[in-house]
Amino acid sequence: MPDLLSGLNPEQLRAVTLPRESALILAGAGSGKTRVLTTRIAHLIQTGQASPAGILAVTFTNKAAREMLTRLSAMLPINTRGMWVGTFHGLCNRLLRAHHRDASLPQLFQILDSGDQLSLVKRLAKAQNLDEEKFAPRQLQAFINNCKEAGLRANAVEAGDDFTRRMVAFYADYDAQCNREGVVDFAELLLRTFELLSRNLNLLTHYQERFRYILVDEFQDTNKLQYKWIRLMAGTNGCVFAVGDDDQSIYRFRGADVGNMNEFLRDFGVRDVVKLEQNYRSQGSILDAANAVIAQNKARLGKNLWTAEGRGEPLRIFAAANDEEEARFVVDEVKQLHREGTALADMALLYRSNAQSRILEHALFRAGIAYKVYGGLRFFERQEIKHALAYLRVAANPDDDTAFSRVVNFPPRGIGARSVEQLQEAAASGLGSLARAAKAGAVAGRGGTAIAGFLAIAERLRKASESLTLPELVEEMLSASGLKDHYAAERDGQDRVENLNELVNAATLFNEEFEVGVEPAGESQEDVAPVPGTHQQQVLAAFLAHASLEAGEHEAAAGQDALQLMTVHSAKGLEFDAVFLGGLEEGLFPHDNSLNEDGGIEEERRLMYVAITRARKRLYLTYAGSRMLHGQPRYGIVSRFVEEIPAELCKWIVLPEKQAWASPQKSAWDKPAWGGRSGGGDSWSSGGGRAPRADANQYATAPRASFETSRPDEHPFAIGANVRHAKFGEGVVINFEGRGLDARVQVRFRTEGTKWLALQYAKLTPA
DNA sequence: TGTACTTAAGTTTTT
DNA sequence: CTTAAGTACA
Repeated sequence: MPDLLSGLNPEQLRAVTLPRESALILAGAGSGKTRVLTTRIAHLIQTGQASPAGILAVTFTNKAAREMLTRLSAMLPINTRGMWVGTFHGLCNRLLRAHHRDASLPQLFQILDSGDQLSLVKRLAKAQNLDEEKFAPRQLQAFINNCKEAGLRANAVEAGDDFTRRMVAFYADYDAQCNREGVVDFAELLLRTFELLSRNLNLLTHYQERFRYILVDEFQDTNKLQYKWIRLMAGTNGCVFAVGDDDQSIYRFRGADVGNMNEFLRDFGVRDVVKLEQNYRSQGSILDAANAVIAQNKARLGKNLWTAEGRGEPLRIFAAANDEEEARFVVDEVKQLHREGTALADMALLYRSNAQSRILEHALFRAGIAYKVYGGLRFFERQEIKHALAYLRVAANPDDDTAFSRVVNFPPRGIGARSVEQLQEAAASGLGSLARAAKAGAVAGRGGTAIAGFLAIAERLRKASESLTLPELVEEMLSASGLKDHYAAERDGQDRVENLNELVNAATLFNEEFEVGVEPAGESQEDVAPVPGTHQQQVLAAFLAHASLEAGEHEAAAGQDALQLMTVHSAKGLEFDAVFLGGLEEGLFPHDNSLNEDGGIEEERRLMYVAITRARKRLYLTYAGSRMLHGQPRYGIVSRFVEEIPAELCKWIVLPEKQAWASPQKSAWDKPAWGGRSGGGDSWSSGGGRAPRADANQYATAPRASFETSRPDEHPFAIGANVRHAKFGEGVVINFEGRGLDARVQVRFRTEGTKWLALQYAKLTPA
């Protein structure tokens, strides 16, 4: 039997072999967190302290769950199939399916993803004639989710004013509607499970006795409800092994509460806090940079990463004139590294927001570099796929109004807004769902005939769902619904048709795995009461749940060596030899929207910390003087996070053709990069006539001090700088010309319009 | 009702 | 720049 414990450092060993009591593991980035977690599980099983069935392990992403299972089966000769390892949402789904009756849910309940939820909210708001100005659907959606994540039903929410009262009332209506339709949103999965267990003592005791060991990954990302959920599951006798890193808490926007770490220490009487501070991933300079940045945060539990490795290379910093140049630079460096032997898959391009990927993709495509984008438009979120899934959902559950209204007239079959309105009225006045209203003949005339046509399709699919295998059903749906024909006839519909075919493949794959029992959604043996619905219908329900919960972490084409593109958020937990972090501009990273929230900057800084610590050997930080946003150039200054990195860790990169004018006297930024703004043309960004660049390794480098004076952001009133004028108030610099005493800046004031001001006379102060 | 056109608005991050 | 929503017409 392999020795699980060999090779662990003393802290890791201590964590893995802790006695049966609750513990908190503060695991820094790259400190072997996943290894500790999986080894702990393996150790518990190997020493007979726990059986595989007695372990509950919770992660935040499906990827992390899979990773854990893979590593476990490599460590132990056990079948991991029956183990409860998954995301909060996945595990809750499993519990609710198994006990749907106790949870007052139909066995084939559907899961709404964020988009589905939003359209339901919109539909309801419209039906109630809510003023969209005052009650924006997104705001209502956020309100509902926040309430649920705090564990509050509508009747438990305290409303101090009329506005809130109205939202609470809407929340109640929303929940009622979900119940009528038999659908469940993400937050509901958790809340419903929590209520199920807290109301059903038998069930609770059953699971508490079963799961004697609970392990939680990324504990800093748990929200209030998830924490309550863990506490409930653990009971008084449970043993919770929580692993987390407060410095990597980056999901506050969706309710994550780092405070849970302190509550955990208190509530569980934790005596053992183990700090894992030795980093096995990054070389010295990278780690020093990360430490320096995160040290600026005040609210920390305190932890300092160190490495036994050498310093390695300095961080490379590149200031591009614009986003295109930034992309070109990145592509050239990637090429060079690739030539030198780094696999594409060992390199990553990270960015703050998904919108930044487009221009990178464009440059990569032109350069013929294989790349893979994670996140962004996910497979299961594409329009055509959502339509297809909606047909399947109608087949699984005719009362699913969201699905019904999505496809009742798609492809167009002559059912207009008026008819749908009539259906909604009929449904609201007692008939229940849209489908029931339709069957009852709520719409007469032409619309009624068309609706009958749709009902026929729905009924045909429902019948088919009883007997056909999943892929067969999908095929049948694609033709019966007319979706395939519709997109095939569309001008640019080829991609969509291909995606629909891809859906058949996905169904085939899912079906095979389900039959083998890999997919944990269909719980086995003791936990499942005999349920209605044929086997095929259960496969369908599992597939639909899968589509919602796993929005398509599409695996890269197998074996393909491809450059990795993703947001910093989705990079958490991953590591690469070389990392390019782009868009390091104020307003983008840290993002503007974070500035107003309290604690926002610290959260952004943690995000920066996560980004830096993804790199093993080489880290590039780039930013652009101007960037296209909403079709308009937007001028940026370097992110404060770059400034927080000690200069001696950095090497500034200057393109060869720029050396001539990158001197302290004459600024590279005096080039009319934004001159086109007032003139109307944009000759610069087209980049025509630019000489081919030398190889990446021939870049000249400038010591930071001398280069700094030539950066626009060193100018006190550089493009993009926020300024205050005694008379005109606050504004932003959008252009400037001249130098020294002659310098004039153009400022767009918040209230006074745009003005040219001579620096010598105008009383401008940085704001 | 459906299509074609114009206009407005939007993008932080995700289970 | 892209998408959603709004308007005019067949």
